[in-house]
Amino acid sequence: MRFAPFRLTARAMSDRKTLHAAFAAKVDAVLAALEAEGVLPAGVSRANVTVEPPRDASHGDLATNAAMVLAKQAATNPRALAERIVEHLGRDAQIESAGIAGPGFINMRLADSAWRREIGAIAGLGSDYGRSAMGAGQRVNIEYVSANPTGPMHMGHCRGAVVGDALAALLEFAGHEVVREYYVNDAGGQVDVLARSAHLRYREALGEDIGAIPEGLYPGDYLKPVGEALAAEFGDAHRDRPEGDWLPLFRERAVAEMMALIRADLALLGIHHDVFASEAELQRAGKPEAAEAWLREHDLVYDGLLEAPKGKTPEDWEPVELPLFRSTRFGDDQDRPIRKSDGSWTYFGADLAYHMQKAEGADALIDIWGADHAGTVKRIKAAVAALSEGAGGRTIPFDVKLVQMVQLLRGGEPVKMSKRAGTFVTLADVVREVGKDVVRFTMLTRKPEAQMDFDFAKVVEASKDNPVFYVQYAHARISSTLRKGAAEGVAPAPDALDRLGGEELALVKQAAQFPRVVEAAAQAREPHRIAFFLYDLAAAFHAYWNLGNDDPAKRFIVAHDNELTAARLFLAAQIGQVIRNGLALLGVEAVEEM
RNA sequence: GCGCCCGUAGCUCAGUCGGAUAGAGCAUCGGAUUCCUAAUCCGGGGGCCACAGGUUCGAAUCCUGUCGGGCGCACCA
Repeated sequence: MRFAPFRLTARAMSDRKTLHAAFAAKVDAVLAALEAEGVLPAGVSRANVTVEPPRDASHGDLATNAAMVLAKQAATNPRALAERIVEHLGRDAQIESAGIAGPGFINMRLADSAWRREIGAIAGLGSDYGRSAMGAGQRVNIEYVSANPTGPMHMGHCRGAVVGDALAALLEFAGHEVVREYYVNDAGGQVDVLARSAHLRYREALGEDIGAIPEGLYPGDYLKPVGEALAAEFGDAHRDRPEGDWLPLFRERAVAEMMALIRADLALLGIHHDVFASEAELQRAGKPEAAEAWLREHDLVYDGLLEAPKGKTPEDWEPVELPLFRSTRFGDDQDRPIRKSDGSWTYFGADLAYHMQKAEGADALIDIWGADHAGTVKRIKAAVAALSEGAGGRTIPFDVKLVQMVQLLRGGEPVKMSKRAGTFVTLADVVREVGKDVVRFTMLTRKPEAQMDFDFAKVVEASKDNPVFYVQYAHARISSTLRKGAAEGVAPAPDALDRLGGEELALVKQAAQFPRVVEAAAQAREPHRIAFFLYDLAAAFHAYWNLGNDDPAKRFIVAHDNELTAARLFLAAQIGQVIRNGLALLGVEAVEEM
């Protein structure tokens, strides 16, 4: 069952009461009362009733569509039903006013005391403010990055890495048990090429003049240290031996070195996986065979002729008989081979087994892939659907998030990259140039399925067009204000929160959205919503701050009024707390000063 | 040819399960600094939500088609 935050479900009611959930509960209680009075028919479905902030803040703090949704079932018109609901809501001391608007919306304005209480709630929960129990008991496996272990990370991998990592943190914060996983493709032809490239560098390290790197081998300098390490360890023992003698060994060593490189690159971004799953190990353990046997048993794999790709048949097309997975049964365009004609596993065959393995230890799976793999989504979804079907009806929710390409620009001009010449832009270069926080935040300021430009000239601009500085600046200002307050001998204190008025409470209203933004973002699996929330919160903070420019009485630190200063500093501290909590989900540092 | 993603202000993008007068930043024009950081704020102008149908109390949002951009389409990974 998918969980919809702030719908009036039993689930939402049982959650810890955030301010919004508490008021959703009040509305539900009113509807229950009306049902008892006979105004609403017994057992009416309230599933479509929402309680949420209206888009236009001038309408109030919360709005519900209850009257519009339920009018038909109550055999009345929306406005008449709304009047009955408003009548009940008006009796609640926490609701200052409730009114009917438009086609039957009910707008509520909450009492100031409710918002003041929320400031205390933030303080009480601290770094747990916004944490949700929504995913309690749910084990989610999220696989991201999974770059081939044939070289350092380049910018093409970056977006998926950041999105995956932020999503993992988000789901964890929303109560899920999260496993961060990296699938190491150390069994295909590419790692053989890597091993040969390493062998060449090994001969070079032994003093041989290897000349230009031949076509088909990896030319990058990053393999030189690998060759040197191999030379240091083995001397010339493997120099003149036939390939078959050294290939497995060199492959293993080179892959290990590449993974060390990749882990170091990921660490630069603050990314750490829990599990590195090796395709080679998976195969040694016989997992693909087991998957194949199971699938054959259920008539989901058969030996058949591989069809030509849809719409275009290559000149040299020859039909071959291969073990095929019936992915068409689950919506794919054609059945897909799990073994090659030499009997070895296709990428898909091994990947299928890998997903089976992941599904054993998780209630839900998420893959983050680059958009260039879009063509293979259907088959892997088909595979997981098949496993679900066979797993005794336990369906395994499975999302493949496609992350679109990032175009690198410098001052509006595309950055030229050539893999063959080895001139791709590495992730490490970019992080070194613009910093981790800029890379991470920028990658999260667009929904992942939209294409994106990354312009070096723009993202390092500390002033304009750059949300990360904007948000960090808000936090830095808060920190500096608290420092200044301390220097003047005033500590933040909640004793006189009743002296905070509408302008301060507007800030609280913004911050109080955080718990529901977390749940909505987690449910939609869209970490970018956190970034946009932080931007809005920072904007509200900066706006409030600038009131003090015109009117010194509106500054956080008010001369000769320690009571008010303490209350405002307390507010500032809690806004800072919410910003920190949000930035933590994005993996961006909340700086104390800039 | 087929599949997937995208199309919202001059530019880059948000837009909650279908909800009220579609929002922000940049750019542009006009303002604010003896002040806790102006790396900020306030205001003006700027929209056939690609186009055409459909679904309904209501559509940027859902459905169908068209156009435009991107990605992919063999036993590669």
